[in-house]
Amino acid sequence: MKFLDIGKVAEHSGVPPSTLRYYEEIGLIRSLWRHGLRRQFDGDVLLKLSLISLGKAAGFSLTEIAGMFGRDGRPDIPRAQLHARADELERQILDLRMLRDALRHVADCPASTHLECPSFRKLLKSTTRSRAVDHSRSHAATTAVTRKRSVRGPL
Amino acid sequence: MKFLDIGKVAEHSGVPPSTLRYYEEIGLIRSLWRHGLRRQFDGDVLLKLSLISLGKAAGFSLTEIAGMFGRDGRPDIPRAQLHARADELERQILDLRMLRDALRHVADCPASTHLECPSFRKLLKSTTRSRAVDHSRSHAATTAVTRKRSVRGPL
DNA sequence: ATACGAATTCAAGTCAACTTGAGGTCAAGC
DNA sequence: GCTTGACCTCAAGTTGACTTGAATTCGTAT
Repeated sequence: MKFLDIGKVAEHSGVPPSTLRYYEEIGLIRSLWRHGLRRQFDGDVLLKLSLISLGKAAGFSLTEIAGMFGRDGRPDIPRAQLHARADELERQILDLRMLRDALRHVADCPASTHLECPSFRKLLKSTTRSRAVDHSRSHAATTAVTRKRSVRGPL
Repeated sequence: MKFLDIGKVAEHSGVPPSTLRYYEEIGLIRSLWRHGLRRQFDGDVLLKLSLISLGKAAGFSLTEIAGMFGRDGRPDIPRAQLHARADELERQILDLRMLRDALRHVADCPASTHLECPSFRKLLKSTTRSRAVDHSRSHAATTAVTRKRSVRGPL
């Protein structure tokens, strides 16, 4: 009864069966056994899917998320690494906040075109500066957020 | 007058030539004319690339960004759209914060039973709630714009 | 016993945003 | 006038995260 087959997992998590199979295929989740052909999942998988969803929303790739779990399936990373990741997130949060504020300012700016708005120019300059000359392929820290939008906006 | 060929644009903007050609192909930027085979760009393009970079950082797709320029090629961003994006950023910030907290919790929690730890569950639950139902898979409507090679963007 | 529906596999397709590579062109410098 | 090197085109490949479809196999309810 505590064992769910894929349809139930999909129903409760909102993650479609195809995706669940895919996740299992890449080792992100796993089923306990088969009942006939059917995968039987432990209820725990729902929690794990929440965690995965969270990670995705935060801009991590599935590979990165997978790296946050040990082979036993439980979150298992050296504490220092976890904290480092958290620090990294903190930096991203700051960046996003700046961007958010800038967008709002531009949205409310009375200048007729954005190019004439001084703060828009300033914003352009700062964003240009902040990610200029990045031929050092600087990695997850800067790309995680930009990489993929977690939810398609209505625009 | 400064007319740049693609190498110079790449050098000043940090955007590789292949990408610049791609952007031109999809109508996101444009060159003024050819000198022999070579594209000649107006210096303006650098500003535009900053704008594009900004848009990307804010999570807009290239198609969306292209839609932000009027027929004259000048930025014309609907303010409501900017606010909407700022709202989305705000949500993303919340997600990041929760992930950060989750990571810190995992780092500091002495038990190896994170998935059963009440406060961890609570964290997860709150994140799950925040971005609950996502069956907004309206894909056909949004893709109607740019198909294959028929790209003739709004420039 | 049979039908039904829910699940299965596996290959292939999709989408965005590029990159890569092969082979060709051209203007400028020596 | 020949070489060089920056540029060109066009097709195809890449990556990540899935989805789709056809053919098939179960378990359960009638």
